[in-house]
Amino acid sequence: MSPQPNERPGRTIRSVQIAFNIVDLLQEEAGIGVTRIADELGHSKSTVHSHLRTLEERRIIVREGDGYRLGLCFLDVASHVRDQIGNFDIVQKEVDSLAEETGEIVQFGVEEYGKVSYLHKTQGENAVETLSRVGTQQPMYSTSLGKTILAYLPPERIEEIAAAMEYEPKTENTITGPEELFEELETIREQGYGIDDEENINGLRCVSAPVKNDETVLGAISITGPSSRFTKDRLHGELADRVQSAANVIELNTKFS
Amino acid sequence: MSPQPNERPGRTIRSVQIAFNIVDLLQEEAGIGVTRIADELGHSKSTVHSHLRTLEERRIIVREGDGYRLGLCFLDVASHVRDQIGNFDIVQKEVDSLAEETGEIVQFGVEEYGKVSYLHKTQGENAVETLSRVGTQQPMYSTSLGKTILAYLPPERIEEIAAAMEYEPKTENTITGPEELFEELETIREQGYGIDDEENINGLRCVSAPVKNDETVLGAISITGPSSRFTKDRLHGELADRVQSAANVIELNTKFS
DNA sequence: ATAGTTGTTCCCTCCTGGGGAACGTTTCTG
DNA sequence: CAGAAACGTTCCCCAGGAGGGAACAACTAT
Repeated sequence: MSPQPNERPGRTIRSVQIAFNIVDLLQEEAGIGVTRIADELGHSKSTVHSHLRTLEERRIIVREGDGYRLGLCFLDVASHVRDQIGNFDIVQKEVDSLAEETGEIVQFGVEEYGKVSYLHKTQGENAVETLSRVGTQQPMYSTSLGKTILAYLPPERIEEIAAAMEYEPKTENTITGPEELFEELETIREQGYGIDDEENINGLRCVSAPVKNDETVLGAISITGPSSRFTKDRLHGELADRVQSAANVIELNTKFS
Repeated sequence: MSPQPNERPGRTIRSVQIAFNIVDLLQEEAGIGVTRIADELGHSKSTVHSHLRTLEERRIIVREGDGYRLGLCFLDVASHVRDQIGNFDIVQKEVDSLAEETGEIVQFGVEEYGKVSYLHKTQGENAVETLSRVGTQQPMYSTSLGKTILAYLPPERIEEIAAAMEYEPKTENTITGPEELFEELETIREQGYGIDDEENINGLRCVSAPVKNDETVLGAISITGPSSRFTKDRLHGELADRVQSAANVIELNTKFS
């Protein structure tokens, strides 16, 4: 828990914190029971017990064997969340078809709390395996998705996010400071797409295009692949075109919803 | 809130309940604020306020415009949940390929709290549109997925679920009572697959096959389509074969995990 | 300008939720 | 097989935390 600068004070409710600590714990490690949870969180067994009862009654968790796991209701919540962001069906369709056409990894991401979250991901036929998966968060400065979204956010929001940013060099190409970042954002705005030249993971390059609704960015769509197949020419040419037109299709379809 | 017979007493924590009521509400209707939530749940604004603070600090909800929506962390939770159930990648791959082969709707479901929850769904090329979506719950007696899973659960669990069942006729073919249900389960066990002959939705038929791990059912996979294309012959022949072999593939791949 | 709306903050009070310990039950283990 | 260890469950107590009311501040709209 690093001290977040952007957290407002105000009162916070302890039992709710505990409840979500339990959920978090069960997310990481399913099948554990009262004692284990109590130890892990530093609470008494009785406390944990009544929390588990509450969560179980709500069907947020499920007893399985001896231990608990998170309930399937989260799948439902997740699909609602996706729909709240935008028209997820369209996004999914477009991402899938771009993945099929190109055979590579195609992702759609949005900004939240100064990070990029992947809403959808599809691995094409020849796609390299990567660890990122739906729901994961990545920094904005080291990914093409992140930089591209950032480039089109309102200036004050860019400032806000940039101010809270901690630059951690992931590779030797990673952007390491604000000046470099702002320059990059300018470039992205000029060319209409962003690239990641092995800035997040060695050997991988990406191109992304923003998906806007009127003047606000909803998110961005990207193609990722190995540098061997993703030459700079191809990145800036064919591939940039493809993500941009995919982004366009999504934009057109979300306009009327 | 109908009185659930299977809920054990034990102490339950009020503030946690409230917190999840808020989450539920935001799931149904995003973008509402303090006052609205307070009205809806019958709490004071100050109470709701501190809850929102807590949830926001945890990044479970996000302020957007004036109002809140659920955070993207739920996507992450959902993907963890899916992985906890079984090897989701395999399931997804198999469902997708079966959907592509047949062009119809293919789904994978598991049992939880006496209902079927859909873990994954893919619409093939010619698939009819249905409303069911991932995370949704359906009764077990009126769906082929439900009946098939039920058939292979341990006898005591079958009893338990059957005892709590309330038969609501969805169409004129819906199973309406335990005798009929148990007969059907026996048939399913004999033939190794289950069908739904317009029992849940008029005009739709399904076939499902169980996915087992040793002797325990993990879930079931099903194909759904319009009765016009899904003749009884095809259901019991070609289509039954296809779901069964898909189920087999999943079984073989999950054996070693 | 003003009335109505929203979100926020302050307090007070009661009751709720957390902790300790004791109790049943199951699982090791020697 | 008996004793011990570990687990989940229950009971009770009491402090402090959570919910509510009301006042305040910031907007919006008329």
